[in-house]
Amino acid sequence: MSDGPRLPGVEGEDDEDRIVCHVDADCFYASCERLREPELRGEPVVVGMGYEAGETIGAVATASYEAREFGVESAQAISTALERLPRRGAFETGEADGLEREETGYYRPVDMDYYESVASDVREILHDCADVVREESIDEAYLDVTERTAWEVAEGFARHVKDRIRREVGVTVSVGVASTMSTAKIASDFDKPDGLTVVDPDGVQAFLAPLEVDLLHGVGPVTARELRELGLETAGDVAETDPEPLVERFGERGRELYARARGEDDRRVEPKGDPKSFSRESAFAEPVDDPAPKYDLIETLAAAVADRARREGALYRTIGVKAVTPPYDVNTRERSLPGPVDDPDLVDRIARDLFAEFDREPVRKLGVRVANLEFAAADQASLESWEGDRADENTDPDGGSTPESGPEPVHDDRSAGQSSLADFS
DNA sequence: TCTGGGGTCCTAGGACCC
DNA sequence: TCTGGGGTCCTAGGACCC
Repeated sequence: MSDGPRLPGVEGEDDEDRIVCHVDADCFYASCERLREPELRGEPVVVGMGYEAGETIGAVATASYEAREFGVESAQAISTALERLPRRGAFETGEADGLEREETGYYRPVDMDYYESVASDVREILHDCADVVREESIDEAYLDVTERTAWEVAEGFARHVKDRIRREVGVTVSVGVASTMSTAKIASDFDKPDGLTVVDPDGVQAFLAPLEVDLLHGVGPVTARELRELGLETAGDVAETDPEPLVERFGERGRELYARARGEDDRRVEPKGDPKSFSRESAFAEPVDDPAPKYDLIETLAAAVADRARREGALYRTIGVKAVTPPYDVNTRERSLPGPVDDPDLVDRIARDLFAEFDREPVRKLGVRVANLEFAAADQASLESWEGDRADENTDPDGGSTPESGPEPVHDDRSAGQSSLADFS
């Protein structure tokens, strides 16, 4: 089987030997709420964003498994969730008669600061259990545990990680263990919640083959439908098909899809790098025509984004806006500057300017974004990022000559200072 | 599914350069 | 000047993920 050209010496060939854990917290936000409000245990819990208590605009961020029984799902409109699972409060005040207690649930607003604090406790344990940790999101991480365990005892190792998190933090996680990131990810999902699935290297094909295509990472509703139209229902179908039509239809993603379906994945677990963009967005309760409130919102969002970038020590070279118009058309506009800046007023001015073409259209949602980020090395905040991790990423025996090819010395001329604003008002 | 917020990556066309 | 080829950057949109 001669698939794509293999780059000489870039990636190690000993991938079979990796042992990767994917750790995924179960309905994390809901678990956090239960941590500080134990009465919620065993009850349906819905955590939602973007709504004030009593209002119904917004969406479900996380639903506990009990709430899912009622058809509440994440990303669902709060109004839909409330239809399927009324508030417990409505039962207690007798507002909704004929309602059984068991048919109601608890609703809580998102409290990221709190979830972040719980997540950092989990992270501490993960770093204690692995040499390399990639924190994929607030509730999800990959661990390279090759040096910490062996296939024969991998299950016990993973159980130990789970137990520690449960005992020391009080939330449950699901863990998948496999020789690649992509299979480990699928494995952690296989037996949720509180799951543990080990796919040893010999069992990869057999494990993946029966899974429906949309369980593959990177396959959403659109791709799944197209794959089905091609007669490909399961990962096994994809694994056995001729990859060329996939590549023609889906480009690079097609090639990746084919590889993933076969359990092939070259990626090593590496810590995540710096972010690529920051954005803030906000929806109106209903489409707005009047320009004034839109510009007010742009101003608020621009200030928030600029503030975030400054706090993170990032300069940005691109400023963009997003305007969602009915029915649900997403329009984006962006402008790049000659050089990186940290300039809140400029974010505001450019955002307004880019938005102007939509200011008389009905708008349901607005966003402001900065991208092309550069993290100034001189900043005190960035020191710590060089201490952690990265301890030895070249286990490559013949790599030897450049042991510490650290960051580019950031002395590219144009990154040195703020560019003049004269050229783009 | 009548739709929240914060991200990532890929694609495709056009501008521009050599 | 009817017109090659390669590379990079910019912009807009789309799909996807949590």
